[in-house]
Amino acid sequence: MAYTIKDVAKKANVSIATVSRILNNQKGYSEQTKKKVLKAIEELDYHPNAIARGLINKKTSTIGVLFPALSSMLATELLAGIEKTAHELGSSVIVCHTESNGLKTMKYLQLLNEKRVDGIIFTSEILKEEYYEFIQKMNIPLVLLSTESRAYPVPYVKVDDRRAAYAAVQYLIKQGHKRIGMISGNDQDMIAGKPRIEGYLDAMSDYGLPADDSFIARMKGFKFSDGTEGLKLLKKQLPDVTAVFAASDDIAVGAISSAYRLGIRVPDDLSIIGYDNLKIADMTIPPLTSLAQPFYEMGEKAAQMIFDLMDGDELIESRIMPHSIAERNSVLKLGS
Amino acid sequence: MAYTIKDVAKKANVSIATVSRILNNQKGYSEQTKKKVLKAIEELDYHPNAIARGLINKKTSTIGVLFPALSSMLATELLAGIEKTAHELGSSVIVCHTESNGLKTMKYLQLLNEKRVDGIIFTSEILKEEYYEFIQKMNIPLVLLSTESRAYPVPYVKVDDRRAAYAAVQYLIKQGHKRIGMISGNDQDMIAGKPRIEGYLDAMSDYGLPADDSFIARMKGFKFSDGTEGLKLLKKQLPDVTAVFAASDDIAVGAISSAYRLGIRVPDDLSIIGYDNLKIADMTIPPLTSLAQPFYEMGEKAAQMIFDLMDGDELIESRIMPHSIAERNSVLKLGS
DNA sequence: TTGTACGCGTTATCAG
DNA sequence: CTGATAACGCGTACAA
Repeated sequence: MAYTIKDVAKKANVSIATVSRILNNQKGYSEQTKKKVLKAIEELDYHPNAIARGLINKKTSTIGVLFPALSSMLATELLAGIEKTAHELGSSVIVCHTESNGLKTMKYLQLLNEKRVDGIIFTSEILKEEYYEFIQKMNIPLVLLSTESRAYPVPYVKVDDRRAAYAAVQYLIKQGHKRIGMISGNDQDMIAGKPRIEGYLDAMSDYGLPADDSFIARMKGFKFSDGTEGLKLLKKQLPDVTAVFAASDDIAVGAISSAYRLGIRVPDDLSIIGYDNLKIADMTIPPLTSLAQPFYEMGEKAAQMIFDLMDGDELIESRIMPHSIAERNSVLKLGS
Repeated sequence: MAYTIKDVAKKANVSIATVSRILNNQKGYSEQTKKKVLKAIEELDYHPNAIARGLINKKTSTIGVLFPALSSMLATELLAGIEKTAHELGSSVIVCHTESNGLKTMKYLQLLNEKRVDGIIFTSEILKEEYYEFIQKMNIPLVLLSTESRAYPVPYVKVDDRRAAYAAVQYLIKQGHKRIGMISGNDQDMIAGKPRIEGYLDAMSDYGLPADDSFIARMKGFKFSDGTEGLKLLKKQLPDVTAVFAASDDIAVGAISSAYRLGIRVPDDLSIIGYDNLKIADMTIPPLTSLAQPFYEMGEKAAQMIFDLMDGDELIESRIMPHSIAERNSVLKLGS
């Protein structure tokens, strides 16, 4: 059995109160006794019990993070950022894999509640009413990451997808492209789907370029297979397309792969720009130009916000993170 | 403030003991009172405090997992498997990102100790003496995942790298290749480095094929850049190579990329087989044939073992997980 | 400067 | 079947 504060007290011939004081470096003891106690702690190899501490302090130094999918590069970059900041600030993070499943999500929320986590980061998904209500009752800080809520006043950290998409398309336009198509993810997705389509449309419209329904291949998801299918579809709908904006890197990579099979050279025959700038963007042939989301930093920021909220900073503002273009070689500059 | 068992007891006009019994569905109460209590619980929306429970039960239903790198597909597949099983068995998982840093690792171990986690899964790295000793003192189950220890009797879950490498090379041989090179990771790495080289050498030797130093490009790591550099090096050392065994998928992808730039066609001019079978293997051009490690299942198994150990199963045996070949299109079958 | 004693929310051991 | 009550390990008024 592990030693307790009592054992230390006994060994050092002091009361547990004194030991506690020294442990939490408060004041109220002589250097003398401090040394005595420290020595006892050392000798016993005593380590305070965070559980007992949590019970009395009503603070567990643990936060919960919910992911719809764990094994995606995106999630892990976020997680890495969260974990780093949390650890720096003395907290641990419990990961929860919801699979976008309502029941599972509620189960996790129950769990996190019983474990009395200090805060929750909810990522990459719509915050349903049920979730929100429950977390409200838990009465702990909540931050949305890589998602946002129109329905509830919850601070979030994300890029402005509409503007980011606009920027990506604008980049294509500035390279001289005019017939620009898009392979979009699920257009019912109000977070990552619709805004990116709107951004695309905004840009095309602003620059006086045509873009009707035949310019967009609306897929069901944001995966590699959506990219392979998407490109075929788009090519059928818009044979003279010279550049495509893919709503995710996975889609973009799928498109590149599909293009290769179709004998379409990238970027010579067709330019492609991705979205997310995952590690994979560096590994494709050609390396993929992509709209970069700063996932790691977003994770850091979200964790930071949780702690600010815990510290009572009443009104934390949401944070729109800056996007940028990671320029590589999948987009051809067209001569005028 | 959240309600406590006391509030429930009061509301239901029973003692906290009775409430506790019902909560933990033990016996010793009438259906009558059970209903009363359940109603009170419902009305108050009471949720037991896992911290208080942990204090008295000496069980936190939490395990800690240490990763040297979080944002790698490999780690996240492992994590996903661990998380799934842990959750099924009623536990949460705390992730720790050590960055292969001794000090950070010890700090995390301290933390996990203070948090009184029920067990620890240590992944993808050498278990140093310092770590082992500390965890020994913690006196909780420890399982090694995707690594093993020669120095200490700790159960592990991993594939047999030497045999797996052998299998990969054998596959190449069976496709008719004879001039087979290898791009290896760090040969000082006793877990993922050396055994794979040995497996390669074993296979070449068993089939009477030549394989001296010029057949191996020994790189520093297992990354994409090691693959790009590795291929160039190998091509210089062994100009007539027809197939290469890459010690990781990242290396393999780098090699493919490098080959492309060098005007070497894969698989027509050069066959490449990877190692790990990450998601990325599906996305390359051509899709990468790779030696598959069942990461997700390995994570599941490791978690399972932790719980078996917690349940007192004294001697848990290590588990060598089966590898396989994920056949895609990066290896050419040579005519006899 | 130091020690006593109570409480944090549970579970478990006794009596009744 | 039920209810006090003592732990669990620690922090902290309060007293000394």
